Amino acid sequence: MYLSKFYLPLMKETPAEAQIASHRFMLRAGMVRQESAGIYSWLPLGHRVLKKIEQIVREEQDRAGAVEMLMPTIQSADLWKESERYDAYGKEMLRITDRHGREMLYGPTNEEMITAIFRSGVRSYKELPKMLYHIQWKFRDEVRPRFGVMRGREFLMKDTYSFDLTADAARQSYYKMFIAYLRTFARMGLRSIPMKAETGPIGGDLSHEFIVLAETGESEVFCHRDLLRKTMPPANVDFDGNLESYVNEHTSLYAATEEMHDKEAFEKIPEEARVSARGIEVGHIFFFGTKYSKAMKANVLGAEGKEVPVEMGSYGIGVSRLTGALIEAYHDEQGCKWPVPVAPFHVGLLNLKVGDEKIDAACAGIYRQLEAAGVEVLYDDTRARPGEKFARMDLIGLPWQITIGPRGLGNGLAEVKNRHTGQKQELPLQEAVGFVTRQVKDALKVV
RNA sequence: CGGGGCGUAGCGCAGCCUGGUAGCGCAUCUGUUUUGGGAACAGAGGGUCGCAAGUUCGAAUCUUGCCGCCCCGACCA
Repeated sequence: MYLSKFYLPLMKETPAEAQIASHRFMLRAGMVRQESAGIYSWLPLGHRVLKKIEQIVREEQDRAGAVEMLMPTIQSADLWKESERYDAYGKEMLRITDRHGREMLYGPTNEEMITAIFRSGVRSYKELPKMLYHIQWKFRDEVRPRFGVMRGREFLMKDTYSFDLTADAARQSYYKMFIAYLRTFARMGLRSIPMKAETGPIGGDLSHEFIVLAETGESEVFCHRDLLRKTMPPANVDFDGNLESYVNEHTSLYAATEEMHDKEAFEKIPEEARVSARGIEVGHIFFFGTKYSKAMKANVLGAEGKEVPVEMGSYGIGVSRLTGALIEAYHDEQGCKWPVPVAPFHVGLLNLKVGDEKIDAACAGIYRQLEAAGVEVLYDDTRARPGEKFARMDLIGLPWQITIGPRGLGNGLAEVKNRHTGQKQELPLQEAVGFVTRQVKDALKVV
């Protein structure tokens, strides 16, 4: 992509309302634009990140055996009356009346709808288990939206719903998602820690929040240091095999959010291993049994010929929130520092003297080669001054920068900068292309 | 939903107390000189001062109502 053709409205100054790094940089780097409280337009740069995150989430859901579908944003109130949540939900639900006076709502979640979909299509236990997911915009009319996309009113969520015959079988579905989540966040460069969460009316141990540590996190969290060093389940996990060991690996040490914190248990950890920090919740998985299937009569015929309500679980990932969480985890004073798998572009190519025949030609050549190799390049072909080009590349935070200017090109050299480490090196043009291509490909490898 | 604050050019702000021609920095446009870390000089454009009503000869400024946004708290993915 040529920067001259892209739409990238940058801000030199920080808008007054942006309090935390991710909010500040998303506005300054032209990723989003606020339309009203907690509602954002996703400008091209932000949109690219959102799509990258979404795609990683999708791939790991598919790997775990979940099946993608799409439910509408607008729902009929009737469904919610069936589950008796219509009155219970309160003002967070945005209620709408259509031209015929029918009560509608902008979905804050989809348990009711998926339950209705499931019950209309499944009659027998032989069709179980099933896992369905969708990635869709939701709306919760938060009293106080804040922190940019980290806590908006409109937000993009991935929601998976599992259907099993027994609570035991549901445990396997839960484990599948548990592992998919560890992998999903790890692929984005995030170290997520599953923490025990409140289980609601069902009880049991099947409820975890996936937390990413960050100074600006919303909640206080406590965990054992070693959880930060656990290895991830590999891509070839047999999701239909025994998953317990993977789950145990990540749940045997102490980890809890403020609400579930057990001071005594925490203090049994050796002092130097205690981590007390702030965290961002990026995922939440839980088993809720027959809560909706009973209320909405989502039954299947069991082996004995008797109707039983299905056992359900739901598993969410805050896709739009992750964009913010990633910046909270990866930034410095100058701007964002995207991990390659979620970067809006892999490489920024800086032409320091547009109009100079040799430099233009060198840049065009590098651009073509990188693109041909499947590396995504944002080519700064504008006539801006070098200082400005450096500053804005740092702000938008592409992981690699290749700079071509009169100084280096005279000796046939390009400057390659790693945005994460700040390290710069001068390489002959061809080597620079090869080096960066290898680095990018390496970082994109799924293990 | 309780408490506090703010709406003046695209962004950041001053002016309001004490009513009288709407300002500054950045950004934008033109020209010249610059050219490896957000350039310099000269010039130019851009504002129903959130909306409405009121007080007044006269309102960005005073009064009332409304709307929007932000911060702290409670709540939440």
